[in-house]
Amino acid sequence: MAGIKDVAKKAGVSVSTVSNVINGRHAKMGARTLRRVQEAIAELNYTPSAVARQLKSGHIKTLGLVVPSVANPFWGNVSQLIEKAALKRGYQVLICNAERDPELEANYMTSLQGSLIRGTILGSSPVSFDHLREHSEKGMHIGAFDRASRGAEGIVSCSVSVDQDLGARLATRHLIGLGHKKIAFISGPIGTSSRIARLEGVQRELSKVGLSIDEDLIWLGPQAAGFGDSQAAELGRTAARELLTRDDPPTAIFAVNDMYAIGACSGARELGYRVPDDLSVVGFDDIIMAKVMEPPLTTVRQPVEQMAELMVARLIETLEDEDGPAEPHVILRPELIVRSSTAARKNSDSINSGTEK
Amino acid sequence: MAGIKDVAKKAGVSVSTVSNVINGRHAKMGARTLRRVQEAIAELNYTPSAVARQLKSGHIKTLGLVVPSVANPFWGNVSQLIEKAALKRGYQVLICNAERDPELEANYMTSLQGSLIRGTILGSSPVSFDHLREHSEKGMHIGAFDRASRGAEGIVSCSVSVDQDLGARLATRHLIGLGHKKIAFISGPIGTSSRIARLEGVQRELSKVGLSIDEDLIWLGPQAAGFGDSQAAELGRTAARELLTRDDPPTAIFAVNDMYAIGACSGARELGYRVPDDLSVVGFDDIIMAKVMEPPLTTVRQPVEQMAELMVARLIETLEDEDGPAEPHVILRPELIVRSSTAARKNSDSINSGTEK
DNA sequence: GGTAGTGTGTGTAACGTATTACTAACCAGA
DNA sequence: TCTGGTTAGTAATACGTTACACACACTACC
Repeated sequence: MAGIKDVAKKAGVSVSTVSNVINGRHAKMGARTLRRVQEAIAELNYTPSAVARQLKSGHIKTLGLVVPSVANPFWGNVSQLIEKAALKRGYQVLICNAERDPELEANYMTSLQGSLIRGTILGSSPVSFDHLREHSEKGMHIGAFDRASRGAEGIVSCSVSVDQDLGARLATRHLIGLGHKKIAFISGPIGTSSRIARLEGVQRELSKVGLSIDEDLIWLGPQAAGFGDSQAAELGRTAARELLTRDDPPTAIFAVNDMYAIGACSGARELGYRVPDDLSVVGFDDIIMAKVMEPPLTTVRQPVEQMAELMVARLIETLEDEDGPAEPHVILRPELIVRSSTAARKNSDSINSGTEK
Repeated sequence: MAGIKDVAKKAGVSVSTVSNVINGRHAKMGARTLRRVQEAIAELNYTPSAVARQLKSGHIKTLGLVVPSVANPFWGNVSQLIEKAALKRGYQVLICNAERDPELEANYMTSLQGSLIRGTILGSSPVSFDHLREHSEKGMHIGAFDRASRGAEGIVSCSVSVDQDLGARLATRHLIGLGHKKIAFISGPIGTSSRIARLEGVQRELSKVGLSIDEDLIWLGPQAAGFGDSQAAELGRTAARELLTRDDPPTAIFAVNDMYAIGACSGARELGYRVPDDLSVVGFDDIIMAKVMEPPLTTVRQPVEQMAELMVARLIETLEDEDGPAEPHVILRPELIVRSSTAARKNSDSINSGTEK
């Protein structure tokens, strides 16, 4: 690979001159010199080394992005939106799949920090941020996506999230309004702040009308860790099968996200249940698939485009501005999108005796 | 940030000694010295600068990965599998969303090359690789994923792909066997090698039984570029609506990938068509969603785990071994997965007069 | 003729690490 | 005492770039 010195030698000038050309500082440069340098660059097929530049300048216009898994369409979509928003501001994005594993997360963070990256968006949101305190103290600015900052003060610089609690309450209220009383909540291991908030929202809304959620109806999957988001649909299917083969099955399921909801629909159908006639299902996120599946899914929409924009803007502000963003923590309103996977509860007797096997 | 020099000073040794400790060369080192260095590292919270290392060593254990879009579940899944395979071999992966745009692709490649990356897996597969010739000549090794090497000799170092033609033929044969004669092919802009191969496969198989595909039944979407993979489902839906409202609609649709197929099912349902009773739909890829949707999708499975493994292994071999992999180009067999989105053709009269509006 | 100003470039010290060649100390054997 | 070999650690250099101070040749002006 040709370096700046080779170019300088070929053009018969000093390296500084070449550097000036590369960086567009040729205002007061002889036309002949400029041309000779440009020719040498073209001839040698020279590309400046980004690495050397970084080493010299001490920082780099790149943001880290840690997500549970791009194999999950929600996070795949978010990743793309974040990348687009960052690119627009001259930043690149480094995507890391952390599989909701705190150790992997910390490893990635170390590696990002070694690359001189000073800002990272954290899409996965474990309850505790303790494993990231060290990095935060070393100067890594962390932006939390999809989780409020509560519980991570001093570690998280900014955050953008939907009001998880409100979202869950909207969904629950909708189901209650349709006459459902036995509402199940399904999720994978509940180790993230957003999931906890969603569950609490359900409980809060139910208790407002004098109902409460039976412990049995909170399905959290195999407690064993290591379940990435690729299995979400599969877990949702299992959840539905387990819940619906019980003696007194729920008439509605609120899933922690759309992938679980899709899986739940599938599991229910396998048992002969029709959605929404025999079982109502509500998801969360409103991924593209939700609109297109059969039946179209009732779900809680997160305004992801807007969230991605805000997140990137906030994080870049904390990096570039002396005193950071004026309002570092923003919480947006989710929106309930009613489609066809929910319906009024049928007479429960007919379900119990009719459809069940 | 503490540097190696700070550590050396604190421990009272030279920088080289610290370097030796970091890189595990402390076999013949005094126990006391070793301990002092380790303590200093811990106390200063020192992390070696990856950038400086790269600059010094001249290369880096990172692979580039250029995909059309991680928002497409197929590519999201592939990205994750490739990352896992690379990590296992001590390599990291840099994911880039190129949106099937040759210019963006070339830009990313330049940026990767500036980062000293010497190997990139190309998931998007435009027909022509000319825009990458320059990078290949500068020493970037390119591995083509999901497309054969034909037409890219001298630019692509290795490739892993499914036999696209065979996959399309399996799907077509299946539909023919069910009595379908009017089979539509739907896809976005047909600017990639894999898509062309799939279309050709359909045509070849049809002509084997004396049928041929009507030009009108090849639906390629709006020719305008810029359609990323996030719109795939939406395009599939539009395709179905357009095809099925014609005078003499097809009885089966073969979609270029599962997202289009899912969209097509949705579009068909909106018009009152039942899948598979009134319309058979076949996809390609076998993404997770295919099994779980309603009806479960008949599709052509790509063995993505195996492909990711092979791709990473091949590319690393070309980087590390003098003479590269023994067999750089591998083509795997796809498999037809028959589920419930395909069925025998009904009497065509009943369709024409009965269901259509 | 001296000073200042302007237009063009050059020389060199960093950035944080890895590597090479080197030194100093010690020991064993003749 | 000398040679040779091992061990433990050091000093110096290079990696490719950028930023800053400086050099040189003109012109202009008092």
